[in-house]
Amino acid sequence: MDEQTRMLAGLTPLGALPQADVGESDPVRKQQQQQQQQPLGQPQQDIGDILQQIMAITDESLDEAQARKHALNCHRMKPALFSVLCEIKEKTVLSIRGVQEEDPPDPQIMRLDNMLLAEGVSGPEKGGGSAAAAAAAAAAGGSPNDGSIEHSDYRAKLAQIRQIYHSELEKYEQACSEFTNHVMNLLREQSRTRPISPKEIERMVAIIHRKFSSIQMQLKQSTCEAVMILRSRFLDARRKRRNFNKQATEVLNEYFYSHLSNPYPSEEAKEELAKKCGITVSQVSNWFGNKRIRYKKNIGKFQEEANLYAVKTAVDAANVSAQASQANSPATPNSGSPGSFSMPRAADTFLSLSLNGEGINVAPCLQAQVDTLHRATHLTGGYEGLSGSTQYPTQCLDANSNWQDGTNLSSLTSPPRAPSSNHSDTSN
DNA sequence: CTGCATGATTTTAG
DNA sequence: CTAAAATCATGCAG
Repeated sequence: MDEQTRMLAGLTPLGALPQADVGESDPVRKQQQQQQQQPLGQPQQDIGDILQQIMAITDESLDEAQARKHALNCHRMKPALFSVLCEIKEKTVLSIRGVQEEDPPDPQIMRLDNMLLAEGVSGPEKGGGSAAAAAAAAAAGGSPNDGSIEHSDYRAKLAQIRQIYHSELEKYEQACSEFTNHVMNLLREQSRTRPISPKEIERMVAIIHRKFSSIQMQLKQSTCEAVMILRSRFLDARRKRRNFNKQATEVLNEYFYSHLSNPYPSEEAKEELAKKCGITVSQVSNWFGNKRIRYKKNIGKFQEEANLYAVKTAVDAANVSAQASQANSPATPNSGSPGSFSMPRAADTFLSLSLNGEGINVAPCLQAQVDTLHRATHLTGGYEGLSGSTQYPTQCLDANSNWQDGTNLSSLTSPPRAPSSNHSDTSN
C-alpha cells in the first residue's frame, strides 16, 4: 500500500518527461506525443487513473482482472502510456543495470563441484558411475589394486548418495526451469501492458538461476558432507583389523617356512595364496612383509612355529611323495635317506630355490633337513648344544640365503644359532 | 585393564 | 616402484 502510493507519486511527475526529454529524431515518438497531447490538459490525469487501475488489479478476482486488463489494453491511451513507461524504464533500468552484474563462478561451488567429481558422485552419467566410484575408492585407499570385496560396501553407499544427489539435482533443475518458464511467460504477458526488455527478462532469469544455484550449492554441500562421513567411516572400517582364519594363517605359514630361504612369493604365488586363503593379494603381501620383518627381528620366537610347519610340510610332502613314488618310478637320485620318509618334494623345491639352481649343496642340506625333521618329529626336545630350540630351516637356509643377513638381528634374539654340533651348514 | 599378537598403513631407503 | 622398518590400531587372552 505504502509502496504503491510511493510508486505512483514517483511515476506521475515523470509522466511529463517525454515532452521535455524525448529525442525529436523519432517520428513515431513525435506522433505519439502529439496524440498524447491532443486531449490537452488531460494526459497526466489519465495516466494517473490508469496506473491506479493497474494497482487495483491485484485486489480483483482473476476474471475481473482479465477483463480489466483487456480493457486497459484497448484503452485509447494505452500506446501512449506504454511509450512513456518505455522511456522511464529505459532510464531507470539503465541505472539499475550495472549495479549488480553477473558475478564470476562462485569459488565455493567450484570447489564442491570438483570434490563431487573427484569422489565420483557427479561426473559421468550412471553408466560410468560405479567405475568412477571404484576409482574414487581406490584413490581414497591409496591401494592401487583389487580390494573390490572390501570396497563393495563403500561403493554401494556411494552409489546411493550419488543417486540421491542426482535425483535431487534433477528435481531442482526441473523446478528451476519450470519456474523460469513461468516467470518468463508472466513477463511476456506483462510485457503487453508494461515495458519489459529482453535484457530484463534475461536478468530475471539469471536471478532465478542464482537462487536455484544457491539451493543447489546447499545440496552439493550436504552431499559432500555425506561423502566425507562415508569416507571416514570407510577408512575406519578398512583400518579395522580382522584376524585371518586359522586355515589361512596355516597356508601362509606353510609357504613362508617352506620358502624360508627366499620368502618372497611371486605375483602368481601370491595370487594363489590369496585364493587359497580367501584374502586379497595385498593382504598376502602385507602378511609376508610383516612376517619377514617379525621373523627376522626375533627368530627365536618363531623357532617353534618353524619346526611345527617344517614337520607339517614334511609330512604332507612325504604323503604326497609316497603316493607319487608309488605311482611313479623311484627316480629320486638325491634321496639318500630311505628311512621313514622319502625326500619331501616341498623340501626339494625350497632347496632348489635357496640354492639358485646350484645342485652341489643339495645333498648336505637335504641331509640336514632329514635330521632336523627326525628330531622334530620325535620331539626329542633338547638337542644338546642348541639353547633349547631346534632350528629347523634356519641353519640350512642361512647358509644359502641373505634376505635376513641384517647384521645384529639374531644377536638380539633369544636362541642364537649354535654353530657347533650342527650337521650341515657349510659342512661337508 | 594390560600386554601382546597381528593386520594395515606410513615412512624410509634403494 | 618394491621391500624394509616403523608405527598405528584393534582383537583377545589373562
